[in-house]
Amino acid sequence: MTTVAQIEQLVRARLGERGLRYTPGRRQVAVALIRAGGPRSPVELHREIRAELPLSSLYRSLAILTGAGVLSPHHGPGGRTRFEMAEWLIGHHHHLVCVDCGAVDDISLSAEVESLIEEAADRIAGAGGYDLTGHTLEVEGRCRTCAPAAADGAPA
Amino acid sequence: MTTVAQIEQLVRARLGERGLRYTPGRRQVAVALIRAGGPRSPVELHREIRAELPLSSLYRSLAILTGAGVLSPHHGPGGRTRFEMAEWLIGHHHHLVCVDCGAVDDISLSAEVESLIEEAADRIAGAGGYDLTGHTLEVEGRCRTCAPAAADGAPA
DNA sequence: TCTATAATGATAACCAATATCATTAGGAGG
DNA sequence: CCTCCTAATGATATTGGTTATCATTATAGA
Repeated sequence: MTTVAQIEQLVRARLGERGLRYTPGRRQVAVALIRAGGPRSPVELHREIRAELPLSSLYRSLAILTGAGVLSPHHGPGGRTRFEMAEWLIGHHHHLVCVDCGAVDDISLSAEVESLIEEAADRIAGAGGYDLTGHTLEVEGRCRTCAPAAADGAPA
Repeated sequence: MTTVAQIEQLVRARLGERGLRYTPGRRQVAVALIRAGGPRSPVELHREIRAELPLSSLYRSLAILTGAGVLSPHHGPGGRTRFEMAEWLIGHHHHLVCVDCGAVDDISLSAEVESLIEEAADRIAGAGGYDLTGHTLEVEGRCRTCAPAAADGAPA
């Protein structure tokens, strides 16, 4: 199992390659996201990080880390973007998403299903003329908090 | 194969159930989306629809139709939301997404892969305490337009 | 230590999306 | 056909997440 410190080392190296520094502010963001079990929004991170990290700096850190390939963005309801560590740092995974509030948890698939999906993604990207970068299965539903507040759906 | 008129009939019925009307403005939106091969943003739709449909009305039509379960939202880069006909109207499918510009095409999987994913989604939602509403495989890559403009990625 | 460059933080600007509100249109009943 | 009630429209103002600006501070390298 990979430790937080090991991942941080990779992040620091990656930033170094690009003439970027692994500063305390960026470190707070990275550590919080390494510890998180799924994508987090800027506001969620701001709450989570006790320190007085200004929102403007937080947003910039997220942009810098994303540009360096350290973070991956995840776009959810309400125009909110959530960020998580890129897969080369924390491993391949998928998402369980609440269609109402946008909460996201990381999930994994069996090797069998995973390899079938991988093949399919390869074929599909090629056919569409896309340069494949990855794939995610988004399992969509309503979380325990949002489920009671909803009523209508689609008929069979 | 389902025709545009048949889908429109279902939309009209659905709206009627809720005391909502299938007006010319809403019809323009619906028809444009039925004809589209994937999710479309409000601005894209506005361009596509020749008529002088004001953006405020367009946005409201999208909200109404989404609330009625006729449309499904898809959240992409840049805080842009794209809409498409709900699956009960145009069938289950997946998405090929450009991670840069957010363009989306509809794609399909083999019945074999599809059923395996369905099982997995069921199991995962249950384990997470989620009320399952669906699932989408997002095949991510860079489209022909965006691919040339990019350089870096993640090392193996 | 000195210097060049990156990073920070406060603030202003941006833009997709939503809310407001007065006006217009449409369906049901008389 | 007329009236009434409610839905829909369209112009406009507002919200809220995000990005840009810019002067100041901190850091790595010479």
